Amino acid sequence: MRVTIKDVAREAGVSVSTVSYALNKKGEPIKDSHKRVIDAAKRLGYVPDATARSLVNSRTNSIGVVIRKQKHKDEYNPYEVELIAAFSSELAKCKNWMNLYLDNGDNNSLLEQLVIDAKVDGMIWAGEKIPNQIQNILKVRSVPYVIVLAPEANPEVSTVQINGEHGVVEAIRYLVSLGHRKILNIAGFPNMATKRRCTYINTLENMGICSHKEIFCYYNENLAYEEVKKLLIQNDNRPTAIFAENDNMALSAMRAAKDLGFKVPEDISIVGFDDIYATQISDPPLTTIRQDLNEVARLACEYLIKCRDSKISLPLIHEKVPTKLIIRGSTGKVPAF
Amino acid sequence: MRVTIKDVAREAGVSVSTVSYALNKKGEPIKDSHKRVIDAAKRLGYVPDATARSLVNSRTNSIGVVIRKQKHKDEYNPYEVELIAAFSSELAKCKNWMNLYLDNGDNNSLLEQLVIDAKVDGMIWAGEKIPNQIQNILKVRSVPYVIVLAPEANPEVSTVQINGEHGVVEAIRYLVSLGHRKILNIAGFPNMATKRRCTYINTLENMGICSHKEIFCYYNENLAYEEVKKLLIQNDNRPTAIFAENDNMALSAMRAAKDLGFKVPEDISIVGFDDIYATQISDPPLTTIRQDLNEVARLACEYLIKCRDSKISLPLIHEKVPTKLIIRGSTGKVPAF
DNA sequence: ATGAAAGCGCTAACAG
DNA sequence: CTGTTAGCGCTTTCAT
Repeated sequence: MRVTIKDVAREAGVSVSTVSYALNKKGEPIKDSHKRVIDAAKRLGYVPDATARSLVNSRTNSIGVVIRKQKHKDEYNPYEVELIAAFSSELAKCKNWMNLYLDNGDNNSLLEQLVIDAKVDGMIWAGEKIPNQIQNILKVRSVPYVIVLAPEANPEVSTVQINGEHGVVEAIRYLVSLGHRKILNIAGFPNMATKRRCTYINTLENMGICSHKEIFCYYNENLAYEEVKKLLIQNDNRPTAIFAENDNMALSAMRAAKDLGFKVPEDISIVGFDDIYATQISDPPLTTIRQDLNEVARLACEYLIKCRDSKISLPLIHEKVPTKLIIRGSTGKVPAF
Repeated sequence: MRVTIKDVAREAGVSVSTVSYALNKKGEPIKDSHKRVIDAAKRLGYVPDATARSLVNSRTNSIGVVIRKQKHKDEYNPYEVELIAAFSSELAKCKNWMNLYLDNGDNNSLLEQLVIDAKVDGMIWAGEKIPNQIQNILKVRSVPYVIVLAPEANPEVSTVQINGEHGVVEAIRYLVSLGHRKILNIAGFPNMATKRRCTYINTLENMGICSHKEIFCYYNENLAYEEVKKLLIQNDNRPTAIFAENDNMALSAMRAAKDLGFKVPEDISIVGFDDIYATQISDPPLTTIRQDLNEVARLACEYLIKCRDSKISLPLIHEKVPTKLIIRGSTGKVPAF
């Protein structure tokens, strides 16, 4: 039989309210009776029932997190752990549990059941579009929620997004600050990454640099290796820096450069994008740009906690988290001619 | 104000118990009153309160999962997501939430608070040793728990483990079945991996094969590349197959072989261990061996759910999950001489 | 089948 | 400071 607050009260010879009072006040147990309560609780091995507490307080100290990833797309996402870890640690900081569900979008009725059954004070939705039905449930229950890392914006709900273009600007600014003027961009797709590409071109032009060059490598490492090699073999107008749209292509570029006898960063600087683990152990470690997922998690959690703690309903938030430059060994001053 | 079962009762002109009855019976709403209840519930946007339900049913439909990873050790673990995903999907199958906490072992009192505050029907502990204090809380609350992937065995609590040696045996058996007799083992450390090494040697000897050879590459890719290259250059007694203790070394071996003009798998077969993502996109894709984390999750969850559903307390379990051979393109029949 | 009522374990008025 | 008591929202006897 489980030990309840009643048992403790009987054991300590006081009423239940005294027990509740004594156990919840963290002040010194000055009162003799309080000491008795604490003793009794320890003796009986009393552990309060979190569910009963939640019912009366109408707060659960947990936040729901559902991460929806499209099936087969982005099968291998090095960020998922990072994102999950960020939420977990952010929530634990204020003693909250994370109720996590990894959703692949193929069973909305299961998802709905789960959301109905969720004992949470707030909800975070990461990734693909959140179904309206789910939003309705959240609304009638007045569970505050925020959408995170969504592919498209939505002004009617709270969001925390990554400012994608910011990273491109950051990389270029950094390279230019090192004196580089001939910067090669290894892009992904010619059609898809329009925004990034525009940012790349605009940034360079805004800085008065026109000798930019782009190649498209479709996020394919081998292709990047070959293309960069081809490009570096030509002796005229060789770039002094390379900025790739992901780390894998950047690492291929580095390998290509090294295989041709170039030294990194003495002869050529290289910047990646993503900050995958391999960048830390490459030789030299790759300078790269990353999404600050910890910041994303922090903002989302902070908002939800605030919503819970304030009685009034808070205004929506629309945060844009800038990317972060991680300077390592693959970048240096432009070589003197 | 939130809509409760009372509101629905009033709206439908019945008592609360009728509402509860009508809403929980999934049978046909033959009775007119039931139909009225369902209508009223929909009209009012009624969503039952999961906490209140939990309190009276004393079941929460959620399972706690805490994954403890030692700080700085194994900083990059490609399995973490996989493990988390396995738990999430396994639990969702039976409509349970996962309450997840990623613990780095540096704040046991926070952990304790969380466990006290956990509204769960069972608990899974993955990784490093579970503190006694935590076990005590679980016990007095009679929350069933199982330890998963622990470094050491523990006969007094339920466990689900990976059978490590099994993978070694599996790899060798497979290579031998393809006709290979000269199998090189790329081991990690000479001292640490005693168990695996013994298994390797014993397995070969048990099969009557004595021409085994081992090199130690300390899980270092570059070293593996150089060592394998050195070894393959010698023309006499060259191995026809290589078995590496992790995928990274296996991939290095493959690169070394290819760089020397060998064809994989025509001239030489290669098997890895771990099934990291890179094995799928290498050329050829790497045959490898992996832990079956889905099975681990399945067994642990199944047990806990069973514990909850059966009133009597179940006997402990001690499962050993065999590894799984993933046959891809890097292995083939031994070349004819 | 339905309603009245008890109670899950806890907190927080309220009165003393 | 302490005890009494009324709920939190729901399920579930137990009569009717």
